[in-house]
Formats: sequence, C-alpha cells, structure tokens
Amino acid sequence: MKEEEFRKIVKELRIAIAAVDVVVFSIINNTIHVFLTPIHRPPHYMNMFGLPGGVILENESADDAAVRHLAEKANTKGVSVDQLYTFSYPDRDKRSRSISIAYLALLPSDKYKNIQNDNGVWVSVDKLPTLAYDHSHIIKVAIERLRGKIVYSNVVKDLLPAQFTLPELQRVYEILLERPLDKRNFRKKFLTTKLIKKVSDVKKTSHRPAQLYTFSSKKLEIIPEVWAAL
Amino acid sequence: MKEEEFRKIVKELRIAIAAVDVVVFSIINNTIHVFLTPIHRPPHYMNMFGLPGGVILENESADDAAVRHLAEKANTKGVSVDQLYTFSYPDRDKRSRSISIAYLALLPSDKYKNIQNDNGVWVSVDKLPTLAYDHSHIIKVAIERLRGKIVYSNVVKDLLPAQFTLPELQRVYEILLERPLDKRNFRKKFLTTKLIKKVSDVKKTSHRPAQLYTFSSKKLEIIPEVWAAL
DNA sequence: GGAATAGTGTCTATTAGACAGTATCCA
DNA sequence: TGGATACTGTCTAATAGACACTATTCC
Repeated sequence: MKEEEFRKIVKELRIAIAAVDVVVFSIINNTIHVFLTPIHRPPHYMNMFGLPGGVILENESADDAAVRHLAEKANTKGVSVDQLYTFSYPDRDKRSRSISIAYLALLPSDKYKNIQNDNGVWVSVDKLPTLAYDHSHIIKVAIERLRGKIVYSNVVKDLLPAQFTLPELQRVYEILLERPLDKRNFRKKFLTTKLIKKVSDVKKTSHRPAQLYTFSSKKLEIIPEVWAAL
Repeated sequence: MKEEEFRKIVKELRIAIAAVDVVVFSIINNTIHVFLTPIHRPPHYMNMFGLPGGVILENESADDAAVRHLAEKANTKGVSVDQLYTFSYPDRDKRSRSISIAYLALLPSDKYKNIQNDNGVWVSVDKLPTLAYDHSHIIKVAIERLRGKIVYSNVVKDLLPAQFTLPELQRVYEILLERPLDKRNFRKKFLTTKLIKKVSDVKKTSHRPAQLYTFSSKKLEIIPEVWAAL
C-alpha cells in the first residue's frame, strides 16, 4: 500500500497511530550530542533533521521497534533503550495524527563513530537546528530525564567505555550536571557506592597514569545517594 | 463504522492503535483500592473487570483522552492524571493490536464515593480478580510508581482530604510503604519540608483533637528528602 | 480518673561538604 | 626539574534514626 493511501484510510478512521522515536546521546568533545537523521516529508518537513524512529510493526513491541529503527538508521546493534515518555499532542505531526513513544539510548564516547552512516549526524544539544515534528521538545525532555537519573542510579555506565578512570567519570557528571564537582568528595562518594571496581590496569598518558575502573554491574542499579556535592 | 469492520481494516493496515487506560487509586479502609469497570468483549474478555479507558479521539491528546474516559466511566470531574508508562506487547490485547498509554490518577479518601456509578467498583489491590488485557500488570507498575513517588514528592496530597491531621498523613505513608514510621521523626521531617501548613482548626474526635493541616501547594513539588525512616 | 490518641525533645552516629597538599609519570 | 594530572584525609555542620514521656479531650 502506498503511504498516501495509507494515510487517507487512517485519517478516515480518525484513530491515532503509534510510532517510536529514539533519542541517542553520547558525550563528544565534552558536550552532550544527539544522533539525528535526515527527514524529508513534504510539504511540512523538507530537508530537515529529526530523531531516528518509525512505525511499530505487527509483531513487535514498542521497545523492539525502537531497537530496530535505531539499528536501521544508525547502523548499530546491541544498544539498549529505555522508554522516556509518550508524546501525543494532536498537532505534533502536521501530516497526520500520530503518537510517539519516545525512547532514550546512551552510547559510550568510544563507540559513537560506529553508529554513524552516510546520513546520520551527531549534533551538540546546545546547537540544535530546527527539527521535524516535536523532536526538539522530545530531546529537551530526554536531557532532563538523563540529568535526573544520574543522581540516583548508575546510568552513566552507558556513556563511558568499558574501562575508564575516575577523572573521566567525574567529567561526565560535570558535563551533565553543568557544574564542577569536588574531586575528593566525588571519589569518596562514588567508591562507597560499590558501583565500580578497580581493574588491574592504568591509563597511560603524558603525565601520571590513572587507575582504571569498570562498572560492577551492567544492569541499571538504583542508589540511595544523591549527587548534590559542589 | 461498526467495530467489527473497524478492526478488520486496522488489522489489514498492520498498524498499532493507541488507546489510554487509567489507574485510579484511593485509600479505603486502610488499603489501596483501584477503580475498575466491567468489560465484556467476546470472545476473550467476557464478564470481567478492567481499567477505565478507551481510544484517543482525533483532536485530543492522550492526556485529554485519559481525563475524558475517566469522566465518562467513573462519572467524575477535575481529577488530574499523570502518564505512567506505555504498554505495547503485541499480545496484550488478544483481539487486535493495541497499545496502551497508561495513566495514574489519585483520589482523596473522602471523594472516592463520588466516582462510583452503577457499574464501577473499588477493589483492594491485594484482592484483585483476574482482569482483562494486561491490566493486572499495569496496576502493579502503577503501585511501584506511586511508592517511588511519595518519598521524593508531595504526591500524597491527592490521596488526602483538603484538610488532614498529621497522624492521618503518616498513616497514608505507612500504608503505601507497608511499614510503621516513627511518629516523632515523621512529624519533624515533614514539617521541615514546608510542604504543609497549619490551618486554624482542629479535628474533633472522642479523644484529644488533632491539629489540621493543608498542603502549601496544589502542584507537584519535588523534595530532596527521602522517607526511609523506620 | 481512665481510655484513647496527639504531641513533644534529646542524644548519637553517620553523612555532606568545604578545603590543600603530596605523588607519579613524562618530556 | 618542571609540567601536568592523579591521588589522598580531616574537620565541621547538618541530618537520620533511635527512643519515652506528657498533654488533651471525652466519657
């Protein structure tokens, strides 16, 4: 069935179609970047960028659809997604009624190049162009959610390489929280959470090497502590 | 269009239709109760109960639809709803593919009788019958969300009458957290949050009267404190 | 005065947050 | 040895949590 015909029927049915959109973040050059794909849907959305996403197929859950669309548009595998929010204002898609189940995905900074393809681009969230649909809004909500999550969980694990140093970890928190953190308090607090453990290796640089760590668990863990330290 | 015909077309389109379901909680007789409506959808769901809900119309958001369906099925007005999660497993509705944007609503214990009508019933969440669709699962998720929310926000405001005593407030926390709380610590902590304020009245009973309080704000406030006190 | 529930204060242990100097590597 | 960044510990103030008695009303 042609898309045109499809939309006509859907419109007649006066129903809301559900689709998914995925906000993929990675930290590049010390700023949060989001992965965008080209969108060209005349007459309203021409030569624009937007979030990767699309329809949900007959035999998949929205979660599956999010993973699938991400894999197709960003050429990646094994990225886990978390449901963010469902956006449903009637005019969010000017072409026809559609509802977006938005997902949040995180990519370690040593992996972001993998998911690049000819069309997709990584853009700093501080320098977003005008995006298709309500995708700018979705990204804003995603940033807030991410900021909220890091203070009571180990979500940052998905933004860091498998092995990382404590200064690198702290830097991620500083970027997301947009404020400097005290090095001693940060280390003290983070080590008491037992979320990370030493590996028997150091990161060699042009100065004193730093101890490498890894996250104890690959699953999302909830921690009681709140990172309010200055 | 007849429902049968509608479902046939939808099935041919192989698309996912979005609907809403609303979990309404109230505390009745010291236990969490949920509001259920009768559901009769042969052949899979006959003479059962389930959450109030239904389709999203052309010109309304999911939030609007949730409020509307709640008003229709439960005969009430002015209840605010919060998006809970979107459920989308392909077989969650055995009749046809449908996705549920679930909402959470709370009703003060002095108001729950208002939303009763000939068909709806209030059932303790400890004694739920088998429900239609995946509604049992949705309710479980809703309870967890509610439990999580009360420790860092003033959500309980929607479970209490406009004026209430501190022992009543504490009771709500004890029911939701399923453990006793120390009276002195509870009062001390809650009063330092400034979430509530005294009113110039007391609740008269057959023993010593209790000071009445009211929530300072009708909006959802986030508090840093965590109610972990024993 | 007895029953029933409201209301109150202190002490201790832990945690949060401020703060500055030493250690280790490389060039 | 100088540059650069990793790493470490203490003090203070605030908070969490344990704990028991007095106050007020009604009957």
